[in-house]
Amino acid sequence: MPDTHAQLDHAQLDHAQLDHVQLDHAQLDLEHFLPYRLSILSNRISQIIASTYAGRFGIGITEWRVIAVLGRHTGLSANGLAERTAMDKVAVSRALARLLERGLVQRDTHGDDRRRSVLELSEAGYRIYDEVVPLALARERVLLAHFSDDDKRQLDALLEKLGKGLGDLADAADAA
Amino acid sequence: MPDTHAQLDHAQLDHAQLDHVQLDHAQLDLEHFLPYRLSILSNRISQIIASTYAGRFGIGITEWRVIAVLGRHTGLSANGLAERTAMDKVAVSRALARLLERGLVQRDTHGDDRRRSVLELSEAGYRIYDEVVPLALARERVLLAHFSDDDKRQLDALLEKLGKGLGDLADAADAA
DNA sequence: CGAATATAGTTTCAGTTGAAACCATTTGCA
DNA sequence: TGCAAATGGTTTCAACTGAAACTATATTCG
Repeated sequence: MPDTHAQLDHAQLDHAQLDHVQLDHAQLDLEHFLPYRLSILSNRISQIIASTYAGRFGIGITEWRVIAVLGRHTGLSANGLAERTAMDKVAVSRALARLLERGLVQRDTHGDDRRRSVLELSEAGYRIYDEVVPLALARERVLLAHFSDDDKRQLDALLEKLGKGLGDLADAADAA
Repeated sequence: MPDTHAQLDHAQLDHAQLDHVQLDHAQLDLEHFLPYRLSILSNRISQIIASTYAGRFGIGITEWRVIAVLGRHTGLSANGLAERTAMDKVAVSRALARLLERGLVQRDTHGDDRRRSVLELSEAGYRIYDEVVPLALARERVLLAHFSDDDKRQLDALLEKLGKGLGDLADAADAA
């Protein structure tokens, strides 16, 4: 099987001032290393999307995630939020503190279990949600503007597959 | 054209306890929102890859990136590193400080321009590089274990295309 | 030439983050 | 019942981060 690494993206060697290869050492080109590529791409995208609501609405990525999830799944607990936002509970707790202070989220205590909170967007929270969602979707549409339906299906499938690989990876890492 | 958003990944609705849809509000499912999916995926992968060298070698992601690039392109300046690692110059400066202190990197001053540094891995630096690179590549291989050559080509092409879309996105964001 | 501007890189400061400790409540079970 | 362990959530502390200020050198151009 050909080297997986070498397969990915030889395209952007264009600008490389030909560095002499160090034959006596291991070899890895960061620009062709999938985890690195993904990281750069994803961070840049998040960055730009975040700028959509950061300035105008004064909310950061974590707050936005909480709002987005609460707009869709109302009545969740902080823990439920943590699961659905892929944030840890500390981050959720802090995002909630900010949102509560600004009156964008309403918190009640669960009747049967008084440790648990029951969270809901306030009127003001929904107003932001209803404004940000179309903007976010519009940005996603721009990002995918040149994607055919087939491209989108492929992308979906490949990301799904990467998710699977991630599971294997986690196992491999645990083992080591 | 069908909604781009709805197209991506309906697969993981499996576990959803059917929340009642809020018909009077905007709608976005974070789990199907590409920027979010990418971010989660990428962060988890980075996390795991980082654990490969964090514990064993006591280096973080930023240091690793610097080592990786210096192992390949020797004699770069700090600025050159910043470009090739997609880190800002502050982050590079700090990573270098740690690496210099640990004797993993050697720094000289450029003859013609004494502001500029000329950076190189030390012997010890190369030893780490030579140990980490195969590990990192092995992890990448696990991640892509179930990918056919065709899958890999597709992934490469799609990431490339996303990069293009990112350009559009940046323009759109600037305009707004 | 020499003052203004630009560039390479570091430091400072304030805000953010995650891990671990912590408090309150609930659950499991002897 | 009542005590140990588990769970939901917050706080603390130390490390990390980015923006802006800063130092030192180099370049531009009147």
